[in-house]
Amino acid sequence: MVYIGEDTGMAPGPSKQFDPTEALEKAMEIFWAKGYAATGMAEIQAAMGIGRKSLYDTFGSKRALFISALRHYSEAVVAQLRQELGRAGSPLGNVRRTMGRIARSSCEPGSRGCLLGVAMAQFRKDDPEMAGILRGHMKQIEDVFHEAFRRARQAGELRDGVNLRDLARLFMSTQQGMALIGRVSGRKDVAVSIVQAALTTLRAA
Amino acid sequence: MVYIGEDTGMAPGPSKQFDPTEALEKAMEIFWAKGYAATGMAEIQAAMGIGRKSLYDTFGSKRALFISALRHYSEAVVAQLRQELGRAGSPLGNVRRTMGRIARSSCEPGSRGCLLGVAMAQFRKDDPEMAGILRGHMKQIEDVFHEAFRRARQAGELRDGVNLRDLARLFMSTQQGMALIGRVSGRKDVAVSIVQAALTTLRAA
DNA sequence: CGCAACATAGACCGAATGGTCTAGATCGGG
DNA sequence: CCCGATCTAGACCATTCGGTCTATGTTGCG
Repeated sequence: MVYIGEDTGMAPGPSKQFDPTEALEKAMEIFWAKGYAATGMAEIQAAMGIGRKSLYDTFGSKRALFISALRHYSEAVVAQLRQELGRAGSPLGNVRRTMGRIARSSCEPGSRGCLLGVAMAQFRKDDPEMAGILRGHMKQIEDVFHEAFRRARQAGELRDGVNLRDLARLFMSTQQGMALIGRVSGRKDVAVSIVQAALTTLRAA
Repeated sequence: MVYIGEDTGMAPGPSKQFDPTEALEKAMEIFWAKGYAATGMAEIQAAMGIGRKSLYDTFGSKRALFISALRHYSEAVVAQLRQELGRAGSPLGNVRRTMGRIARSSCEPGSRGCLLGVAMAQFRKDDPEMAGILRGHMKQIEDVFHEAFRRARQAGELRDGVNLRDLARLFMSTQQGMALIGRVSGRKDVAVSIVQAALTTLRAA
């Protein structure tokens, strides 16, 4: 067993003998592929390679672990999106490139879609805590798109009449739809079609 | 073993003492709300109000029951979509009205989204049978939209340059995305935004 | 009637669930 | 060097899972 002493900056107590972040990512990947209810803690424990007690001491419960995985996932996705959409050059060019990347990855053979979408399909408003968490994550994605469109307008790439909030929400929804479809379909032409059509909302500068 | 929905071609025979279609719809509603793995057969049995043996004799297994529910759902959705989009008058008007209806229903308090989307989030390509079934259902929805856009072009409501297949796929994806988001968000403005932006792809201009 | 097919309630099964707990090895710091 | 904390391995718990089966009641028809 390899002990990775990751310095989290805080570490008031003795450092753990395994890396909680690595363990969380293992859990995230399984939830991502199979969903919440279909995933067993035994399977997660095996993938983490740690003891049962350590698992529960560190993450609390299955539900708490899932919520942690969700946040970890969301942070990574939002960070990547922000980075891609924030590059120098044409803001709309960034949007086009990012949507192309999402379309491409959505229909890869082992594609698992988007964990947020997977989660939305297993919880509902009648679970207010989970619904709130998911709404928050979706809003972040929407906001990153919105920021990109704001820059696009400033750069003169979008007409004044275009509603930037509407656009951001369409692209957020489209990303979710594509990711979902990609879980069961590897057809690249479908994903390309969707992006192609969505991008026509950006023409007529 | 004869599952409901199979036409054996034989005489009706002794009628069952419960309505298999009603029972199937009960199961469908629970799967729809909670997903596949999170739903227990005991719960389904209770909702159906029939005996355990009748349940298994009629539907075979949990998985077979889910597939039957999926087909039943898809047939209903496709039929409604075809009816709405096939009305007399402006084809694009029909599309706009239908998308508005979907947006409205997607953010109702008890909204469960779309069962096909819920299913896509719990199965993947590594389950080829289920993936194939879901791809087939999605294709039907896409085709109904495509047919509507074909009529719209014939009516001169769409330019010749517009790719009708791309449009159909975007609308199919948008419907999935909205339904998914509506499970956890009741915000009408978000749904309206998404539809509003998607509809701008139809500007004749 | 009497038979066959259908229905029901519910006992029962092995396996798996999420979660707890003990035992013992291993570690770092005072 | 020993204490306390943390680790792993795995026994253990009550519950639930999907699915089968028995026993019994009901129904329609020849």
